[in-house]
Amino acid sequence: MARKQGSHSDITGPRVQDTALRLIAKHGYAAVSMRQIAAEVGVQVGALYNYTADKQSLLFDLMRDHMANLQEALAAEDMSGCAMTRLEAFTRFHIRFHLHRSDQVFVSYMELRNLTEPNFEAIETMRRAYEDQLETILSDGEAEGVFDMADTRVTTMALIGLLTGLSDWYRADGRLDMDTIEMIYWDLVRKSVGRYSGL
Amino acid sequence: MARKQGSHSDITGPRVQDTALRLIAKHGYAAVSMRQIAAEVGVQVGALYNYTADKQSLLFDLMRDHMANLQEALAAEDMSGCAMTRLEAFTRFHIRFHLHRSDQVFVSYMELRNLTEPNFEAIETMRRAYEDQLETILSDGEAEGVFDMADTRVTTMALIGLLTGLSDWYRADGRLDMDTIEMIYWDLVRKSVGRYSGL
DNA sequence: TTTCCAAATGAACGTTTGTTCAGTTAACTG
DNA sequence: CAGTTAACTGAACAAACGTTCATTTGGAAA
Repeated sequence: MARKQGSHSDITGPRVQDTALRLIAKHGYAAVSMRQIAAEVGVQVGALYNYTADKQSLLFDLMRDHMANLQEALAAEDMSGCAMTRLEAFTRFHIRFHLHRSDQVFVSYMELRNLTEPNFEAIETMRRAYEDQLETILSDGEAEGVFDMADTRVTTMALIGLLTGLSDWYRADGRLDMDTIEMIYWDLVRKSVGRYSGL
Repeated sequence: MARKQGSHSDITGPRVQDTALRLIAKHGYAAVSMRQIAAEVGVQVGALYNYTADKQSLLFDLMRDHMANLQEALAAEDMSGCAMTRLEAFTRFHIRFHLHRSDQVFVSYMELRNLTEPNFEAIETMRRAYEDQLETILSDGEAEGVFDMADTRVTTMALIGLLTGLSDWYRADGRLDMDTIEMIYWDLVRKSVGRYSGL
C-alpha cells in the first residue's frame, strides 16, 4: 500500500519536519528515534529517508530554518530611528518572534551539542550575526550618549540571555498576556542600559 | 582481576559521578552510554551498578546534589541587610556559585526533560525554593520603596534568566575576569529594578 | 595461613538504534 | 487503457543500548 490519494510528498515532507520539531523539543534529539517520528507522521520508518538524508540533517535543517527565519524577520523590521527606538524595536521583536516559536527556540538552544562540527559552526555563525545586530544598537546608543554600559559585548550577551530566558517560563495560558510581558521586559531592558540617575 | 590495590569504592564512586557529570554536560544524558562512562572511569560497565541503581538515578543524583549544594551555599550567605544589600549579595552569590560549576548548571537546566515525573517534581521544588528567595528580596525592596517593578514574579524570572544566561557564554579564559563580570551584571540588575529617574 | 567479602570482570540477555533496499502500490502521463 | 514513476512498505542489517549475574580477584581479618 502506498499513496492512498494524490501526491503526498508536499504533505508528508512538512509533516516530518513539524513532527520532528515537536518531538525533539519535548524529549531531546538523542531520545527521539526515527521510528517514533515515523509513527507520529503515520508512515514506516523507511519513508522518512525520502525527506532527509539522515537524522543529523533533520536536526540541522530545523535549526538552520529557524535561524534563517529569525534573520529574515528581523530584516523586515523598521530599524531607522535612533538607538533607543531601535533597541525597543529589537526587544519587542525578539520577544514576539520567540514566544510564537517556543519549540524552535528550545531546540535551537538545547541541541547545539548534537550537531556535527561543521553544522555547529554554521548555526553559530548565524546566531552571532543576530547578536551582532543588538551589539550595534548598543554601541550606537553609547555613542549617542543615551546608553551607559560598563561593557558593550557583555551587555549584549546579558540582554540576549534576559530575553531568551523568557521562553523558559512563559506559558500562553499563564497569568499575563504577551503584550504585558513585552512591556515589562522592555521596561527592564530600557532601565538596565539607560543612563542611571536613580536612587 | 579485581581490586588491584586497596579498597576502591571510595575512589571509584566519586569518579563515576564526576565522569558522568562531565560527559552528560558535553553530550547530553541520552547521548551518553553507561559503557562510555565506564570506559572513562576505567572499569567495566557492570561495575557502575555498584554505585548507582540505574542510569536515571545517576542523573537525578547529580541534579539533586547540585540543587542541595546551591540551597546550602545560599543559606550560608549573609542576608541580614536591607533589600538592596541583599539583592547585591544574591546577585554576586549566584554568579560566583554558577560560574564555578558550569557543568552542573548545564546539566541541571538541560536535562530536566530526561527525568522521570517524580524526579522532575523533586528538582522543580528545589529550584522553585531558590527562585522564591529572590522574589522575597524583590518584594521587600518594593515595600521599602527602593525597587520599582511592573511585576515582581516576572521580574524574578527575568533576573534568574539574566543571571543564569551568563553560563551560556562565560569562558574562564575569556577577555574579562569573573570579578569584572560580577560587577557588570550587578550594575545591570541594580539599574533594571531600581527606581527609574534617568533619561 | 585460612577465611571472608568488597569490588570488579566478562559475558550474556532482549531491545532498540539508524540506515538500506528490493519490492509494492496507486496516482499521473500519454 | 497501458506505462511510468513518485511514494511508501516491510524486512533486514550490524551495532549499540541498559541491565543482570555467576565468577574471579586480592586485600583485610581471623
